[in-house]
Amino acid sequence: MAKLQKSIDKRNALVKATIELVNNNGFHATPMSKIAKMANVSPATIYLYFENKQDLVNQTYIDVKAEYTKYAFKDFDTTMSVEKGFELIWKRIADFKLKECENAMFLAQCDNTPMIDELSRQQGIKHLQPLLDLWARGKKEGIIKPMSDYLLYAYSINPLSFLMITQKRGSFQLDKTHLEEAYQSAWSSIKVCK
Amino acid sequence: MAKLQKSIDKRNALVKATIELVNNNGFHATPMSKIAKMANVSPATIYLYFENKQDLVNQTYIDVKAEYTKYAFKDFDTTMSVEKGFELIWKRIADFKLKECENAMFLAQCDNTPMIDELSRQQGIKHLQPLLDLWARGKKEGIIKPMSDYLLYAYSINPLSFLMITQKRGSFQLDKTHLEEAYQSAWSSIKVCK
Amino acid sequence: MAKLQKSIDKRNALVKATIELVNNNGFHATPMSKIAKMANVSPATIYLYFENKQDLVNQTYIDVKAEYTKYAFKDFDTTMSVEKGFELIWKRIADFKLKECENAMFLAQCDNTPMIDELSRQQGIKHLQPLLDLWARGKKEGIIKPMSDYLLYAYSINPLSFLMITQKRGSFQLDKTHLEEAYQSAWSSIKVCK
Amino acid sequence: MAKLQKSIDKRNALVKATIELVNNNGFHATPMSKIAKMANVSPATIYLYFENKQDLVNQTYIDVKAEYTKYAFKDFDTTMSVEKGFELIWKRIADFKLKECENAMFLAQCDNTPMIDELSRQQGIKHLQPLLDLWARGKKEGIIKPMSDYLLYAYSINPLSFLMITQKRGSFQLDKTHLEEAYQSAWSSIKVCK
DNA sequence: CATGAATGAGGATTCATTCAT
DNA sequence: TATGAATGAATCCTCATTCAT
Repeated sequence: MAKLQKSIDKRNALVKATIELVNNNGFHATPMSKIAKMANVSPATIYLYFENKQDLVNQTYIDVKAEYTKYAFKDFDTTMSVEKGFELIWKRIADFKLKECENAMFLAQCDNTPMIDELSRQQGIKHLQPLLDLWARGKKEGIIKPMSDYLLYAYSINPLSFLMITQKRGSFQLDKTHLEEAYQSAWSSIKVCK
Repeated sequence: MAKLQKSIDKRNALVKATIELVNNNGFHATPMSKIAKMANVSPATIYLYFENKQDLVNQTYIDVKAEYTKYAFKDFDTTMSVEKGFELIWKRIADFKLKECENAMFLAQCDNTPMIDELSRQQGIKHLQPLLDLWARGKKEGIIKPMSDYLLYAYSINPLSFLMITQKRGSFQLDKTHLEEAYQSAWSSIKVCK
Repeated sequence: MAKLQKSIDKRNALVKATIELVNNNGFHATPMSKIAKMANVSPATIYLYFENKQDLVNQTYIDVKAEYTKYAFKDFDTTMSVEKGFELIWKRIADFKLKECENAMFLAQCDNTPMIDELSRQQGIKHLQPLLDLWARGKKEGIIKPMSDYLLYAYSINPLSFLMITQKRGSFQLDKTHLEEAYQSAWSSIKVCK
Repeated sequence: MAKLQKSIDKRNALVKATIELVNNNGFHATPMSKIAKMANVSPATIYLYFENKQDLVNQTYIDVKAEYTKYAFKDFDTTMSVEKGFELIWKRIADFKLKECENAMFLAQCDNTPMIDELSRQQGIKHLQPLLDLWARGKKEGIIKPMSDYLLYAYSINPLSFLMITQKRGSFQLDKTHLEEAYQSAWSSIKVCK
C-alpha cells in the first residue's frame, strides 16, 4: 500500500517536473536528466514509469487534459439550461486557465506544436463531449448559432488560451471586470442574436 | 548586383527551409544541417548570414511577422469607416492564415512556445499598430466595445489561428460559408450591441 | 529436499536461458534482466546463484563443456582398440554437435571469443583427457600419426564445429552419408597411411 | 588529392582500431569512444565514415575478408594442376592466418558470433569462388573426393583457424614441421586415396 | 563568399548490480 | 531465499559550431 503510493507519488513528481520544464524550455530543450533531477529520482527511474521521452510527454498531456476537463465540468449537470450551463462551464475553464496556469500553458504548447503523438491528441479531445452535447442542444433550441463546433470553440473557448498566455507574459492582467467582458464576448459570439 | 541577389536568394532559401522544418518538427528537432541541406547550402554558410541558430529563428520570425502585417494592411487606409476597415483587415488576415498556411503555422508555433527571444517577440508585435489605431477610433466613435485591445484581439483575430491549425490537421475544412460566419462572430464579439 | 531441488531447477533454468540468449545475441548483448525473465526469476535472484554476469557465463561454459565430454565418452572404455575407440568417440561428438545444437553453438562462441575467463577455459579443456590418452596409445601402436595433439584435434574433431555452424545457418544439411564421409575424412587425416 | 588520402587514412585507422579492440574485448565491449581514441579522431568523426557501430563492423569484416582472399589467391592461376593449385592456396591461407594474425582472429570471431549482419556475411563468402572452382575441377579429374564443398572446407581449410587461435593463446607454437604435417593432413583428407 | 570535414559537448537510453522488504 | 524497484555509470549517437582551404 505504502509502496504503491510511493510509486504514484514518483510518477506525479515526474509529470509535474515535465510540465514545468517543458513550459520554460520546450520539449526538446528539456533533458530527461533535468526532469529526473527536479523529480528527485535517477534518470533511469523515469524508464520504470514511461517507455521513453515521447511517452512521458504524451502521458503528461493526457493527464493534464483529463484534469482540465474534469475541472471544467465539475458542477455542470445536463439538466441546466443551455445558457446557464455554458456560463458555468466557461467560467470554470477560465478559472482553470488562470489559476492552473502551468497546466494551461502546457496544453497550449502541446496544441500548437508537433510535440504530441496524433493518437494522444485524439485521446485528449474526447473529454470535451459534454460541451459539444450542450451545444447540440442549444442549436436545437435555437439558442446557439447553427455553426460548426470548431467555430463555436474557436470563438468562445479558445480566446481564453490567448489571454492566459499574454497574462503569463506579463503584458496584461486579467481582472474580474475583464473576465466578465470576456464572457460577454464569448457568449455574444455564439448565441443567436434576437 | 547579381552577386547581391544571389546572397538574398540564399538568405531567403534558409528562412524558408527554417519555416518548413520547424513547422514539421519543432525548433529543437530541426538540425542546422537539415536546414542547410534543404536550402542547398553548406552548414557553414548559414553562419555567414546568421549569428547562430537562435538568431536564425528570431530573424525568421520577424520576417514572417512583417510579411503577415504587410499582407494584412495591404488595401487598408485610415480614411475608411471603422466597420469597413475592420472587415477589410480581418478578411486579409483570414486570407493569409489560410493561404499562407506555412507562414501562419510558424507564427502560431512561435507565439505559443519559448522558442523566440522576448526581444524579437516585442519587435514582431509593433507592426499591428494600424489595427490598434482603428480600434481606438472605433471606441471613440462608440462602435467598438471599450475593452482592452488584448480582449479585442483575443476574440476577433486570434480565433483564426485556432481555425487554421485545425484545418491544417485535417479535422475540419474552412469554406466560404464558414468564413462569413466566422467574420460575423468576430465582429459581433467586439462591436457595441445596439 | 524439495527446496534443494527447486534451487537446482532455478540454477539450471538460468544456465539454459543464458545459453539460448547468448547464442542469439552474444554475451554483451544479453542483459541480465532478459536472462532473468526467460528463467522466470527476478534479476536479483541471479545474484544468489552467481557472483556476477561473468561468473554466470563462466559457470555456464564449464557446465556445458562437462556435459559435452560426458556425452562424448559415454560408451567408451579404455580396453577398446584405438580405431574402434576413436570411431565411437568421434560419432558421439558428432551426435552431440548436431543434436545438442544449442549447447554446441554456445561452446563454439566461447571458444572463438574473449568472452570466457582464461581460468574457466583451462578447466573446460581438462575433460578431454581420455581422447588424448587414446591418441597417445595410438601413436605408440603406430596407428595414429605422431603429431601434436593440437593438430590431431584440429583435423579430426574441430571440423565438426564448422559443419555444425554452417548447418545451423541453414546453408547446408548434414545427413547420414555426409556424416560417414566426414568420419572417413577425419580418420584419414590422423591415421598412419599404410 | 591530399585531402582524399587523409580521408582514406582515417577510415583505415578506424578499421584497424576496430579489429584490434574487437579482438581483445568483443564487439559489444568495445565502445566507439575507444575506437575513436585509438584512431586519433573524435567519436563524432566515426559517423562521417560509417553509419553506425554495426555498419562499422560490417564494413570492417568485408574489408578484412577481401584482404584475406586477395592474399590467398595472389600467385594462383587457373592453369595450375589441381594439386599444385591447392597447395599454393593452402599455404598462402596458412601464411595469412599466422602472419596476419589480428586479421584472422577478427574473421574467426565474426564467423562464430551473431556479430555480423547476414548480408555482410554473404558478401564475404563470395570471394572464395576460385577455390570452389578448383575443387570442382579436381572432382571432375578424380583427384578430389566427390564431397560437398562444405566438407572439403571443413577438413582442409578450417582447421587452420583452430590452429591459429590455439597459437594465439600461446598453448602451442606452429613451426615449419607442423605446418608441413598440417598440409599433409589437409590434403590427405580431401584427395582421393589411390 | 562558400565549403565540407571535424569535433566537443550533451542527450536519450540501457544495464549490471544493490537494497529494502 | 526471493523480489522488484531503484540507480549510477556507461554507451551510442547527434548537433551546433568552427576552421582550413
